Amino acid sequence: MKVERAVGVMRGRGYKATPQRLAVLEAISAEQHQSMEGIRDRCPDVGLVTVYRTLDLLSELGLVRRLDLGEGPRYELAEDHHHHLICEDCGSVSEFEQCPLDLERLPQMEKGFQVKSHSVEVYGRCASCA
Amino acid sequence: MKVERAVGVMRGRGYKATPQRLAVLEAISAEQHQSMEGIRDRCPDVGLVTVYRTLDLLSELGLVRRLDLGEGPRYELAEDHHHHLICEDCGSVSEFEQCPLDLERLPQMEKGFQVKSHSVEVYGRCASCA
DNA sequence: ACTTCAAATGAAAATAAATTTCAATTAGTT
DNA sequence: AACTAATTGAAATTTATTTTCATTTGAAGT
Repeated sequence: MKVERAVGVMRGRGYKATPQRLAVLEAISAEQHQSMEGIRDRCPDVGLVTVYRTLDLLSELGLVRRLDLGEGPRYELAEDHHHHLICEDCGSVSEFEQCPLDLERLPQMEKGFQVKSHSVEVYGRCASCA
Repeated sequence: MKVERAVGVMRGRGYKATPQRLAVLEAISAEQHQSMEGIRDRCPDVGLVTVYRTLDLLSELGLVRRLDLGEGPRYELAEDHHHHLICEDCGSVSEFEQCPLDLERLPQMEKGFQVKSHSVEVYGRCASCA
């Protein structure tokens, strides 16, 4: 289970595995790319400030990814590598696994830039809006 | 010149080509992916509210693109198609022209999703930070 | 040029989002 | 069980963005 692993990562790095932190992690686990609001709804007993701080911590630890898709930040578990499909009409977000990047073209495109990660967003109209 | 074209687009859509709007457009033209602060510095006589409204308008008209790369919104002229290289250390942003997407893999990846545009961001460490 | 009027501007106020402060609490040692 | 540095959360603060509304203005028509 991911929570066990998270506890290990936290303790290993000298952070306490508090119930609030685990609650936030559980909340994020419930659904990908949630907004602050969604997360808070799923752990209403955790104070606002603690949610903010926990999201920062979990991001630092690499357990959670912060997304900037417009309309404010969203968060998701950093498990698999995937990308996002965003409907410009209704704002819904979905994922797709197949990475459409041609990695061959990445490394040499800028001199001296050390690539660590990448993101791809595809914008358009989802099936229900079309 | 791009300002002429912008005036045409605005008038053609029933909007007035005011000096404030042109000042904001000039400000954006000075440098790609600027933050709100950078834009305001380049057109200090335009009121804050007008800058916000103008950015919205120019985005709607397709003359300007709003970017969400973290650390708040940035804006750039929507001229050429390009992507961004973001340094996670110093936060600097640069562009690269060559699109690393394998477009073949895009269309069929989700049933019923009508693709309109896409963005690619590459994160890592820039030459000066490494 | 002059008039007209809907569109646009901007100062002030309101709202929203995120951060800081700090006293009280608690997880994980010893 | 006691200790202590880390953590929490309520309140206050800061920062970002939007709304309101009285005044101004671009540009269309004379």
